[in-house]
Amino acid sequence: MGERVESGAGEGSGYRFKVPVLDLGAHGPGERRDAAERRERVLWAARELFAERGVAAVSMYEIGRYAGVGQGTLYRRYEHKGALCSALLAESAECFAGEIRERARSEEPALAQLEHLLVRLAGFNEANAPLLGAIRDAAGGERRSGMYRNPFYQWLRATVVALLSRAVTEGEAGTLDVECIADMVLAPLNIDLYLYQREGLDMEPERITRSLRRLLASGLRGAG
Amino acid sequence: MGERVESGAGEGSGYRFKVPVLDLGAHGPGERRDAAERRERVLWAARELFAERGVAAVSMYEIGRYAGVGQGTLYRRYEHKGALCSALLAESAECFAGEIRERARSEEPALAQLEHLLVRLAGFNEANAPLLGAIRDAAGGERRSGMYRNPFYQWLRATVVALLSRAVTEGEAGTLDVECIADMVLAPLNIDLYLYQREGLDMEPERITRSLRRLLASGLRGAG
DNA sequence: ACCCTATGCGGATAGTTGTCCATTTAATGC
DNA sequence: GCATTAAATGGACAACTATCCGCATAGGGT
Repeated sequence: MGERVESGAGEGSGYRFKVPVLDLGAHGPGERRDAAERRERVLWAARELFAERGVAAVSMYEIGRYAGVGQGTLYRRYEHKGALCSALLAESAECFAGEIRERARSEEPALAQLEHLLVRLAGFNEANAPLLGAIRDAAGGERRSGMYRNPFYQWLRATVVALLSRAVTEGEAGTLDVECIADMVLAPLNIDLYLYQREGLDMEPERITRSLRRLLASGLRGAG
Repeated sequence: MGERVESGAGEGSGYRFKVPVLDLGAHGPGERRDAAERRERVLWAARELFAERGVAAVSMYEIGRYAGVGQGTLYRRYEHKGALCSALLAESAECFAGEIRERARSEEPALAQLEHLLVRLAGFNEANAPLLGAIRDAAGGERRSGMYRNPFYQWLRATVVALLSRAVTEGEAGTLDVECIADMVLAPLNIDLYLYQREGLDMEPERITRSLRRLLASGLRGAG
């Protein structure tokens, strides 16, 4: 009883034992049983409190207390609030990645796939804005690059690089510095700008994705 | 003696009395004399400490103490560290804006001017990275949109909108949702991404601006 | 069953941000 | 000069993040 299971969705939250294709600190498989249990408790407490009062209004201290876990324990698992939020996002991210990867197997041209990826990414922003916002907030000062070094962005970036490269070799796109352009293709959907356009400027998601597609399709000069 | 001067560069730091074309909280002209003096002391202390130890390593508390000013006073002037940094940046920003405005008077085509603006903006990032970083860091949580609502970004955005509009009416560009696209044109040069590309990926500024120009000129499809 | 140790625990604590408010002070009108 | 008052002051304080470290314990080895 109580054996550590390496795969297969157990009871609980259901995402702990997924294959770590894209690992955001969801769990470590070599974890002591009590530690794993506490990790669950922390994630559960966070979900609970976030749902009740919104991500921004909940402090790490509260999460710890609500989970019945000391500060030390809390911070050992999740270096900061952003890391905890990344863990909570892992399931959605995994799912998003899965969908994109699925599509990658089709014969569809690379640029069409890229377009699709971006539209889906806007949807991901839309669906996970509060968590994404908190992750961004935690990535300041010493952790400036945290936002870009995290596994999700890295995967996103790598995927875009791959699609762009394919587009170039298949003659769909002109020559491009794909490494550099990949970031620029993703930049307009960074969560800060996205939220500003959505909430500050009252733009619809469709408007945002339409403009981005237009821009990427033919730049500023091209025909509208 | 001690009259409040409204224009003309006085002795001191030299930027206090510039016309507030673009006002970032550099000063208020109807300010009590002692208050103005303390404001100077705070800015001086900040410059001093930032120069000595780097922006990120200096706390508001320290700045207050170094300036010989209480917390209340400090925070009355500058709501948070980001606001203080904006004030320190005011001179450079004013100068940047002046240069761009100057150029705007020429006959040069709108898109060429936009291109120039972006190259100069990369230079601005380069020259003011630490302050810009701190400003960004302060714009989280409640203040999420602070980065975009601040006068500098608003001016930048308005300028790009104007240039794009002109490009469209003069037939240089196809039809565009200029309001939406303006943000997207600026997004690739946001300070977080810029620093990640510069420091994390070791890209040269020229590489960044070249890619951005290429992207804006003809999107992904166009010939390299 | 017992021991040993790597691992985990949690509360105390230091450092920081931002607010509050009783007190002080500059400027204005007389 | 002097009174009045709106503005400004500074330090106490509450909330939060993140680290540290002495103590507890799970789980493998014997």
